[in-house]
Amino acid sequence: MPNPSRPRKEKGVGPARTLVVVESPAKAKSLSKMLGDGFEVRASKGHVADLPERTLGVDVERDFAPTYEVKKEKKEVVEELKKAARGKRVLIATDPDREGEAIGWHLARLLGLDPQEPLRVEFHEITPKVVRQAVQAPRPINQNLVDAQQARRVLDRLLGYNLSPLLSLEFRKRALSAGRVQSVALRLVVEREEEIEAFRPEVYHLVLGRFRVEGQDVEVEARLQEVRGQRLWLGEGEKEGKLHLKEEAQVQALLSELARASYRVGKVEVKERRKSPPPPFTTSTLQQAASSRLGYTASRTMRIAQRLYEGVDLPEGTVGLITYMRTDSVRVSPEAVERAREVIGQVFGREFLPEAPRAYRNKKAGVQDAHEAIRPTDPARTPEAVRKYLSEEEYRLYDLIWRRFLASQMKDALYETTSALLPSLDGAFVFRASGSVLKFEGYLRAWGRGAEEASPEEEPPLPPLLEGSPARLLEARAERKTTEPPPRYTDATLVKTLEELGIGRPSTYAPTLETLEKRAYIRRQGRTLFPTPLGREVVGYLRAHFPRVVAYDFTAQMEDRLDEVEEGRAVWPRVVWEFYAPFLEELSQVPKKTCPRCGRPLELKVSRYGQFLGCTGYPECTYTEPLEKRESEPLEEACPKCGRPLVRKTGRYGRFIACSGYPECDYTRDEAPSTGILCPKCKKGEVLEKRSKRGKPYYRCSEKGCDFLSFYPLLPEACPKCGWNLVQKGKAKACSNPDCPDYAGPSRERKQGPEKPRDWKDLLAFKDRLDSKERAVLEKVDSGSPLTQEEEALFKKALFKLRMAKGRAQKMKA
DNA sequence: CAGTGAGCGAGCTTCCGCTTGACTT
Repeated sequence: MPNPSRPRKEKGVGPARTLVVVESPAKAKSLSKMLGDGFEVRASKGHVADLPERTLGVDVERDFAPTYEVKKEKKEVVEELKKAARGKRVLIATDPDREGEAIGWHLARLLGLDPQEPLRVEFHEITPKVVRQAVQAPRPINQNLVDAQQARRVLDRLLGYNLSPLLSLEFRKRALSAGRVQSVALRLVVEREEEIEAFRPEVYHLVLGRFRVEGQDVEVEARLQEVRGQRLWLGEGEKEGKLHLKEEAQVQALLSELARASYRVGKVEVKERRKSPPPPFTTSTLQQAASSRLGYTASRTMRIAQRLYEGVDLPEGTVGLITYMRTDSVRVSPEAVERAREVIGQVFGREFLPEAPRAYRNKKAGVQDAHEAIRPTDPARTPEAVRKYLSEEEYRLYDLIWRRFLASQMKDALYETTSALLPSLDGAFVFRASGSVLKFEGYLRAWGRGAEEASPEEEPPLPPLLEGSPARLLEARAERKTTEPPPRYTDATLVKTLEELGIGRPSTYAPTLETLEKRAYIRRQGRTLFPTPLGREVVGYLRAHFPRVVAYDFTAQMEDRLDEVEEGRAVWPRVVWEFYAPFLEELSQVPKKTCPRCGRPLELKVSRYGQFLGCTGYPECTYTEPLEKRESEPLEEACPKCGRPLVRKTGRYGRFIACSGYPECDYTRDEAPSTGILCPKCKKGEVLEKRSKRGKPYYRCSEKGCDFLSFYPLLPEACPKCGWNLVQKGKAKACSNPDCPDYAGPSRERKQGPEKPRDWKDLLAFKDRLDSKERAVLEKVDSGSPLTQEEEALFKKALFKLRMAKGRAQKMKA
């Protein structure tokens, strides 16, 4: 309870006496305006402390005691916060949820404050009134929330850092990963693929009839619904007890039976159907709609939304166009609703306005509700009004958000649906006709009808039919259909499923998809997500050895226990142990790769050259093998140098052909296809068509010593001026000879420009980063003596190191 | 644009969740 007897006025007292720390800089800015003098508002920019990256950072033996350190990229932020806190009262106003509480706890410790003191404030809304009230009512840090966060964090670390190296070891591939969230997301994609592969399409038939209703002079289309009391099976749902029209002959027999029967209009039903608008956007539903309506990936959507949130340059200044974009809440501030209602009245008309505002509540468990729904900060700023200040993609996303929000405060759409039964007189057959008319557009006026919510309401209208009128079947026909396998996931459907399973958070949906793609577990084709063979193998392995971790309800079970920690009914290390103990058991059951020399298990190790497999008996046993073995493919051809067979190998820069006698014989040749044209420069080799890293073709001589190079395809024709081959440069022809006036370019300077002056002297300040060999090379260059090839390479490397060091130093200064 | 390979190696890639920024080699 705030204390009203002593209202704190800090206005006009000169320098700020209170430091308020929030998470987002944009929030800091708007808060600063509201609080005015006496307050300084700064942002932590998210978490500032975390477990160390390079080590586990969890003492499993001692109640999972975590080791925290200031995050590398947050050192500066923390230093500045410390400085700003000096001599001030500090209020911690991080987001009002589990993670926010933990951020606040870390901040308090780092700023030397006692978390038991009243220093924590909560804003559920950023309006002057609410904010000023909140500032008056600080409370201590809620340790239960912090502990729940610690349990979550530690468990994720234990799973991720144990599983990931195991995968690398098993699949002999570097930088593989697994985790509570990503592995279940991957499992969904993989198992959908398995369902599709296992799917056997089934044939079924629809039967349609065109009727003439006597006395009314109308025709209607109807679908056969029932045969002798038995419903038709139409590719979906329970098959039991239904008539499955599978065989062609069966259908033909039925059609002729139908033709012989007489019909009448049976029961006619007119119903009104209402459709309510969808709630305003959360992160997940925004990503879904942007994916299905605009074709944007989850990441792209978030990138654009971030820009709209941070602010766009309008004539009146920089304005944040939308509220915070990482939220799981559909709650909206009453002020915004009021504003939306005004705008709806003006833009769409008063008839679209419900009498009372619509209220949205979060029904699902686990919603943390720290932010509002995603909405325009000011609905009066129509997409058209701001269009010319936005990029095309910004405009389209803002338009989507604006429409969704206004729609959420508009009236229901109203349909009138009519259906009529058309039974045969003997009751053996029942057809059904239906139609639907949109009577009132309602919210659809703003939101429209996307492909994703194509509804059965959309049917041509049915003429008014009188019950009892005789009807004549003019024509009956069958349509052959087959059942379809379930569709592969898209960003939209995968994010939706993850959210339904309670897996991941608004800030992680997009990054999770990116991780799966980066690890080559999945790939995209258009909007569709496919698992790769690697992704399928990884899921297979995890399912076999760690079924609990990749269970679809693992996160939900964890969250249930975290809730108890938050309520003070469970202690966090115990909760971690509950999940960790069975995981350890599974871990111990995994078959190990063993050392061929001593039989002890192999493990994943890392050197400065990268990851490799090594014996756990090191240093007694020094057995190692490389992680990723490169295959070489034998060829029929013999080496022209020594006669041994040639092989195709893969190097750092792609495939090439080499002698199997390496290293005794060092013959190599490019694999590139020949154009069949003799090299105009050396007249010995043939011109090869090679490809750059970006896949652009270029042309080079097959002879090792020849430096002939062309960026355009060679023609058989000779240049009349110099005799070299001409090249096709677009539509024109030019010469392949750099010394010929008709040379095709690029410019000669680029090919053999003067050597760049080596102005590296200013880098010498960082000489201490180099080893003695590298320093020696620098001196040699300085003395002007020529370098061997080896030294040249060393020199380049040294310069690179120096530049990096300089860059780092400058960054530190800034 | 070029080069590339095997072998060496004994440390610095991995998790989820919260936020925003970013020297060209």
